[in-house]
Amino acid sequence: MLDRKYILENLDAVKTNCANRNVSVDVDRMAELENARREKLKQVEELNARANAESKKIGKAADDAERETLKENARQLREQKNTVQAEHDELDVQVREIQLAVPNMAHPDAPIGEDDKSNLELGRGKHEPRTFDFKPLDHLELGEKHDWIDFEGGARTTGAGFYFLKGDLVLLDLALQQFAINQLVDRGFVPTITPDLAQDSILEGIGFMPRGPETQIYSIENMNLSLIGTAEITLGGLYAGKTLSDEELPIKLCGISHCYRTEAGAAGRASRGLYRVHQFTKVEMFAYALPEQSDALHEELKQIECDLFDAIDVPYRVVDTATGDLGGPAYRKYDLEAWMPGRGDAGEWGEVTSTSNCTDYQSRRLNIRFKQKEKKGTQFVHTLNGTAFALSRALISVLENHQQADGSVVIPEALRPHMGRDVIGA
RNA sequence: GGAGACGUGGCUGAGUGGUCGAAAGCGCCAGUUUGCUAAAUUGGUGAUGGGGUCAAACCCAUCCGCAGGUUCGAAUCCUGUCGUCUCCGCCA
Repeated sequence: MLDRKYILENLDAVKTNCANRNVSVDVDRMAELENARREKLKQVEELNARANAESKKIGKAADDAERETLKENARQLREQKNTVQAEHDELDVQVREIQLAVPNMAHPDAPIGEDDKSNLELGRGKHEPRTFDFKPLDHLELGEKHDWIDFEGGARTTGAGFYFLKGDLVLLDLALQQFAINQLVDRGFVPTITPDLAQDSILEGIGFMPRGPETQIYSIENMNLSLIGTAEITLGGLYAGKTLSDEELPIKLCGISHCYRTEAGAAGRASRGLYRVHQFTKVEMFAYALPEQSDALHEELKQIECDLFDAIDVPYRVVDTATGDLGGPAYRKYDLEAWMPGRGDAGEWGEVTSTSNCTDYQSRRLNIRFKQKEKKGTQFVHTLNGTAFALSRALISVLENHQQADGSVVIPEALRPHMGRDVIGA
């Protein structure tokens, strides 16, 4: 969320930003309510100060009569305070409701546009899409051919959109995880295995809506816990409420977790096989940074994503996400879209990673601050996240790009040490 | 799951209804002393919001896990909740 004071002081910029992001929020109404709330707060503090002053005198009262008078005064002042306090609290709730809906400001260089059609291609990977001298299969056909992916079994045990991975594809899945983690550890990330459940307040702080008709999140009945949609949630919640020291920043973490998504409203969207599923595994990067570090760190996360997909010989393009497609928390977002030869009629780009600089939008909600050694006071840290490998989609990209005419799949060299074989499905 | 103990500032740890935002120690910062280092010594040292100031000083409110309650007044009493530890049970 944005700072209330910032919103009031930059009303026009905030309104323009909301328009660019395709978010309709009544910012004027919020400003009005917030000003009213501040007035009430002043009154509350004033009344409380007077009541405190009366209360303090009671201990030193000369006699019982004076004591009783003072008590009565204090009691009345507290009652008045409580009345105004209630009015204040009501306003506060209303302000917060609107405030939560206001998206983060966007990076000045982020392409402005309504939706993903305005996304800007920034570049391509090391590898160009391959020309096949046979009709390439999609990953689902490959999976069925070798009994690697079982959606029927997933539906039987769990429901539509769930699946079993089996056989050599599991080895490939684990190899991708191992490879990514090794790369990230080499680059100073602390490997982490996170809980797959998180408290609703943490989900909200990161920018998800855990409950409600439109939610993407599975929640646990009778508890304030939900299944996480990404390790960004748990890695970002890790330091909720903490004040870090500037010397320990940036903190770079990479987390492995399962990710659960209801995909409510996604019915009908082109999504065959593993592309859009209710559960997948992900290796996620997450960083806490000083404000002056976050832009460079964001570039670094993007570069790591490029390096990872270059290393597994998958063609991709890098996209600078348009304002209307940024979502609430991101200040800027880059996506990698891998070439998926089995997608559509003749192959299509499909999103495989996403990295966002959320500046202080999440940390303000989660109250994660840092303190500079020589200075008084604290500031909110910047948070960033990025996908290393979302295994479901990474598997699609490897299977479809490295398939052979006989249906076997050549394992990219970088993964071979982690798998002990060069080819699967031969 | 059962029984008990405990949650206080960066850390250790006092504090059971009234100048307590909180003793003391450690740490940290500044000064003094000092060939250097170490030691000693003096002072300072929480956060958030608001007011105030050129900037400070200063003033007000809130914060002793969290949320409520009692009271003129709560770190202190009560209820709930979360967490930690110990013992038992169960288990991978």
